[in-house]
Amino acid sequence: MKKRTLINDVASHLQVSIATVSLVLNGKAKQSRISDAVAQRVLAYVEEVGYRPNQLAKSLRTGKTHVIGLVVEDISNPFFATVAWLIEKHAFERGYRIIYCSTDNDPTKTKELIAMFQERHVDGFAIVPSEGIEKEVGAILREHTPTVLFDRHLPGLPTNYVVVDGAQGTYAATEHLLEQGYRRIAFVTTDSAQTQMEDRLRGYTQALQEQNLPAQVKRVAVTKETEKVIAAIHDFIRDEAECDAIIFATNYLTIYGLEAIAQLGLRIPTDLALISYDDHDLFRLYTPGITAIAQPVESIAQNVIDILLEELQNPVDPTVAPSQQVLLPTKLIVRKSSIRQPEQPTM
Amino acid sequence: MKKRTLINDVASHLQVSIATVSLVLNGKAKQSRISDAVAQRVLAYVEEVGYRPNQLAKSLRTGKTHVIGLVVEDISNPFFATVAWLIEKHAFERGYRIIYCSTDNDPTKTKELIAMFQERHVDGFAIVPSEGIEKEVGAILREHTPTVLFDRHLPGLPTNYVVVDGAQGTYAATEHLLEQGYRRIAFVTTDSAQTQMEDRLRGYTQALQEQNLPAQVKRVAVTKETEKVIAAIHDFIRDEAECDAIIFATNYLTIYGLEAIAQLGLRIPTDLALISYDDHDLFRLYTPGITAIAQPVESIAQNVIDILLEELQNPVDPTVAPSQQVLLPTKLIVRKSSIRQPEQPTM
DNA sequence: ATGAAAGCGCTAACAT
DNA sequence: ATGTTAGCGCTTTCAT
Repeated sequence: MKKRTLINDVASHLQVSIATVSLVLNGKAKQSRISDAVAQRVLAYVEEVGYRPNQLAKSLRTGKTHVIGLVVEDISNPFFATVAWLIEKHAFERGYRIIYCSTDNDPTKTKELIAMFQERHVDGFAIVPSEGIEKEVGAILREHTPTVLFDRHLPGLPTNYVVVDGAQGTYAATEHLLEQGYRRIAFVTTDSAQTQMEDRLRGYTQALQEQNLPAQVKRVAVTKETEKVIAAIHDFIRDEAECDAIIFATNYLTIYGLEAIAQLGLRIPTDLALISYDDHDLFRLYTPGITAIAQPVESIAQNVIDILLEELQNPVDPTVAPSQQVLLPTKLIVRKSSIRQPEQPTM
Repeated sequence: MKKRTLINDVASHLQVSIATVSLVLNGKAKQSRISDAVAQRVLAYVEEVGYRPNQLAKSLRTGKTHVIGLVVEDISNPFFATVAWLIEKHAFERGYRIIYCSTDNDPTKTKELIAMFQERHVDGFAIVPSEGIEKEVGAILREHTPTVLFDRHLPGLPTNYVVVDGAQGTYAATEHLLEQGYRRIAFVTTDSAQTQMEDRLRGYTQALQEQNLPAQVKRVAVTKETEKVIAAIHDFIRDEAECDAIIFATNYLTIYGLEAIAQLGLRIPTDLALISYDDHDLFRLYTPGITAIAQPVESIAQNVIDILLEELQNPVDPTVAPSQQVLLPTKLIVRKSSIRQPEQPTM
């Protein structure tokens, strides 16, 4: 009933050896000088009965699974969802499968996931590293498993990585606000020291410094409790911030910020201008539209998979080969939330 | 360098046979009457060197992978993302891993994914079935692979499934609108004949019928081209609909609808009241808040995994065992979009 | 109580 | 040109 066809069945039916079947199936017929006639018969019969080699056995034998482990921060965040989907698409076209998991930025969970992927014998890794996992990533590298970090990287480690020039992004956004006449620009970010967050902060402070304007930075602790994050932003805007514009360092901070601003009854951009680092469907849809620093998702995915597959297909001595590091530009998408309105009477 | 510890290394170091090590590791020490002393030494040494059995070899030998294939429509839709995450969490706690993929409602892709999961020898399936895959699902069942469908089901097949009572949901939503005084209520749904969509439509028509009010149903073709869907809804509202309220049959239809309504410059709920089947973060955040028929995601996930693990752990003769079918209630979350406003002068 | 050995299904070096 | 066969690392029966 559950009898799957085995390579043995194919071979014995065709009166050839299993080696012949295996070689034909793996495209090594020519180099093993198997006659075209036999090769054709094998292919035809395999097609006919729908024989599929057992991947488990194949992997055990070859040591290759053709699976890439994709470790992202949060697969339900549209940014990661999109990049993951694109990576999956490109990988699929080139014969690789993806298995993915979310770390929720939790180092312990990240370590478990990496261990789990190693147990599953993934051929390579694409990782959005949470903080404090240098040791685990280092261990992967030492095993020579091809690996690419993206979105952020681990400064101490000589790894491949693909990141976005966040500093340039926030610099441009700050300049845009300055051009619009905003002078008191605040920056709301997370309490994490991840490289990409520091980059984003740096672009902002630099742009202000060049104009001798003061920076106002709020670091919000990101927890699972949405309400607390919203409250923190709410209180910052109400009590601390003396500002006419805010740049949020991630799309979800912006979303929380929108909620806080709605609670405070402030109008965008009349009372407060807004720019989000990282775009989101919602920002297009929101009234007014929210200006965003968009990341090149397609390009990120393409670079990650290219580097990974190159290493997978041409294993080089990693003690010699330099790692590849890619820095991609952002694009400012200007919507109404950052455009200064003509003076309106306060009602 | 890449030398992983093998069961052989453990056995020879301890001067026992690999069988002993294997038995101890699989908790069969007692029943094989292995002395506690030996068992302890094995455990201690395994811990010390961090030996992890090769899952590939183990799976090849046992025929079990402890992996469940999760096939959803679109993992970036918050509904599916949440359910997938919950299923993953519960499965993990019980020793199972999840691999997931999105079908985009494409039957061809769905078939490929199912085939791929079978190649990976998943122990069980949780599937959100797209239309026209009765044959494939039938084949899975015939192989006795434990399977649960959810969100919708395939009417012809005697499978386990976990679905939501959409008819009750839209019925309650329609009643709510009627109570608010809306009389011309339209229903925007997709062009698909999937069971859950038909259920949702049924609740709406029934509620109207009971009041002898006419139904206005618009079936929109869902394509990847967002703009077209928005345009279709836009044109419906502008040209066809003679309505003062709309129920959208999915959360993404609502989002497209919001965009169309914004383009038309209509005010919610003054010009048009709105209810969405399936909730979304955005609906909480939007001004005004969008009333939604919320699905019990936690309960869906719990039921799916419970049924699946039960079958996985107590294999029963499927020709005898009846399949399990679960129907869960929805909950109407009333926000401003469906609350009638006091009469306002048209400016 | 413990060990030897037969596979799980496949690949690929080596024979013929 | 094609067949034989030794593993990949593990589980489990059977013999001791």
